Amino acid sequence: MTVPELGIKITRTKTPSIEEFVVYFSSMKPLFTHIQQYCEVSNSTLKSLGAVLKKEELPKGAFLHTEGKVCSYIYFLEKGCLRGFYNLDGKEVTYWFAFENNFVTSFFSFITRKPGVENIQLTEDCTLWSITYEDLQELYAKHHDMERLGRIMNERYYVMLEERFLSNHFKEARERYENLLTSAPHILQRVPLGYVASYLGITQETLSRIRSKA
Amino acid sequence: MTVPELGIKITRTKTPSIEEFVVYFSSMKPLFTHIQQYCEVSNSTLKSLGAVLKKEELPKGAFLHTEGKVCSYIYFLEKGCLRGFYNLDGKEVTYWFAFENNFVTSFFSFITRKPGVENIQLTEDCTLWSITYEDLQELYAKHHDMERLGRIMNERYYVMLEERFLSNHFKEARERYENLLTSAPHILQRVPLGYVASYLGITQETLSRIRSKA
DNA sequence: TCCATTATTTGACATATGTCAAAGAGCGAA
DNA sequence: TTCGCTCTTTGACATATGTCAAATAATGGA
Repeated sequence: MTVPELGIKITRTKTPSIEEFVVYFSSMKPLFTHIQQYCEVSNSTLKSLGAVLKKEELPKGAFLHTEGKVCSYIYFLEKGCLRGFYNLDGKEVTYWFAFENNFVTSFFSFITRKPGVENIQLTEDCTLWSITYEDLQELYAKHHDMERLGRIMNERYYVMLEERFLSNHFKEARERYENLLTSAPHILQRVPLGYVASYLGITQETLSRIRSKA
Repeated sequence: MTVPELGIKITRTKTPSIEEFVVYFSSMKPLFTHIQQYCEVSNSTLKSLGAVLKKEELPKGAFLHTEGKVCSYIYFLEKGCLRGFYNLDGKEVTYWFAFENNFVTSFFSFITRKPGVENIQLTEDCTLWSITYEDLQELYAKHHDMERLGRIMNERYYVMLEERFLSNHFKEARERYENLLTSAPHILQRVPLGYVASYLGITQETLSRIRSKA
């Protein structure tokens, strides 16, 4: 048996492989594949996960979360691009972006179960997979390997945030921009310069001047 | 039976309580008590944890970790105070402190298993509990509730880092200092001002001027 | 195509913070 | 106490970055 859409040939065995499971959850393949890079997750856990995932296709400009609310969803971003920002003195301050294969939520609010100041808005049309806070807690409780995945993803995201913290804290604007150019040039091609400026912690005018004197 | 040191009265039952376990691991009580605030951990897990914990009492000035090495330990700081710093252009840049009841490690190195640029140095005499990376992984693998504890602690520390990131990124030096004064005044009483300045991302001179114009 | 809107650049100037040097304060050891 | 060290403050000046305003460039819809 072959699944044309995926180009996967299926052979029935007692313990179904990850490839076989994607027959049932074929559209979740990008997510499942991504997960398995970090931690081995059993088929039964993937099955439970697949049962509570909800696919969402939203247009550019839509909001995943707005300030003042408790965030009850975490998302896997399969396709597209979005930003987290908050309002400061009437200005929108963008402080992170997410692209393909990123997990996305208003982290503070999702973890602490309190309302925050963050907004999450799509900067491109997106394909997302959502899971509720409650469903995630249930998966954590039922499946040790899901808990492990959560632990490992939290570690990864912590390390990334720490690197960014150090960069912003102790390097000059020009250096931060040049680091971004080499480490994540795709950001500059996909989002307006004004967003990138506040991501780098500087004004749009300063970023413009840095670019012109490059 | 009563343990005078702890003031705990013991009654033998089939399933020993946390109070009974502290008879065997009495000196680990601060750590166990702290842990239970975040997540319920079974006695059998605490027992496994206690079996691999090692108590360390080190003097002010000692190093827990130095740059260029892979960090293989995570510590629970029961008493004392220490700092994380790295060398930048011949200057020491302190970027975090830890006090009583904090978990401490060179996070980047501990997680990624790569050498980093971080140094960890005691700024007071300290009482610590150490556990190796390998022992921790084993505990994670054997005990779902230990994995859960790891997942939850990672979440907490992520949220704290995010708050600090936002504060440093988008607020002025004076405001950051004033926030520190209200949220963590103990820092200023326990570490030299020069350390606090680099923690706030400013020079010692600037911090001194902020204080004089308060 | 042209227009309206948004995104980006440029200019003039203000200000926060850094740098370097030196003076003053605090504090422990002999 | 006095000495020698470290910690903290102060001064003079340099520089990075912000602010506000305006000009220019890019973009998408009618």
